[in-house]
Amino acid sequence: MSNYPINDAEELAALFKALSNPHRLKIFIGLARCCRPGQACAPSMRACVGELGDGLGLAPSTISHHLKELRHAGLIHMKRAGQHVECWADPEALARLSEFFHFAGGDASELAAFAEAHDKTMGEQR
Amino acid sequence: MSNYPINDAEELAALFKALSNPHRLKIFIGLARCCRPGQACAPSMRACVGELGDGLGLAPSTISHHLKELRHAGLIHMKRAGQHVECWADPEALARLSEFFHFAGGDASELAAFAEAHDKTMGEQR
DNA sequence: TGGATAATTCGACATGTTTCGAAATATAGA
DNA sequence: TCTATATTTCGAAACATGTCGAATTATCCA
Repeated sequence: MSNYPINDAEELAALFKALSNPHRLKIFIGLARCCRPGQACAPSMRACVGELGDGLGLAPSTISHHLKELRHAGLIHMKRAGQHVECWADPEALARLSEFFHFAGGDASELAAFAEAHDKTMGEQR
Repeated sequence: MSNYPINDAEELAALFKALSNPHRLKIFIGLARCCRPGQACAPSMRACVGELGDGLGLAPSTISHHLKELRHAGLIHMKRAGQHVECWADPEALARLSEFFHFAGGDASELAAFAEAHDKTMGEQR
């Protein structure tokens, strides 16, 4: 985290904005599930627009709108396959996001313990 | 990514929403910079509201509003210290976000190469 | 070619967000 | 207590977002 280039903030915020809607996030998680080394987002694993809408209770036009947002953010890709349109997560975008938070991983629990101990003695604002 | 509990989507989306505004993201990055094992968010490292506004060109009331959003999302903590209010990033929230994207890290480049090769031959939608 | 299915675009509406300035509150220090 | 400084709350204005249904476009298959 300490060396992350701060001028990327605008671009990064756009990624977060795309994931800030619960419906869009669910769509993205659904796509990202099959997008990993080994399964490798093979065409057979990709979801089409209609499938992504199932269980979300949204109109097709709304799903389409959300997919467009995810695509413009560079989080997913789409390609026509006959009557359907295949969707899959962009592994590079996933990697970028992973990298951003990487610095906070690992020993963060140590830090959390410190902060908690501090708050107990000092009293935290509500 | 494959085993991430999808019912957390609402909660997770709220975290992303808090980071989806460039100004808020910059504030958060500024705070997260000092929030890591070793430096450990010591009180002397924490920023106050006024400092966070410097360089952002926003009215104090706007900074205050953004900090409230970050606090409600659980991304930062605030505590009054005399005339000032100290702010620091929540290391647990950082860890949660890190964990979410962890599954995409590592061999994602392999996957990216696969996707690119596929798009070149099949033609991707614009 | 014509009908069926899948997806997108468009227009509209309700709701939410970002921002400010003014007023209110909190704290330190003379 | 009074004043200066820091921060928050409030109200308002401009703008963006999420959603739908209707109309349009794309593709397959008979």
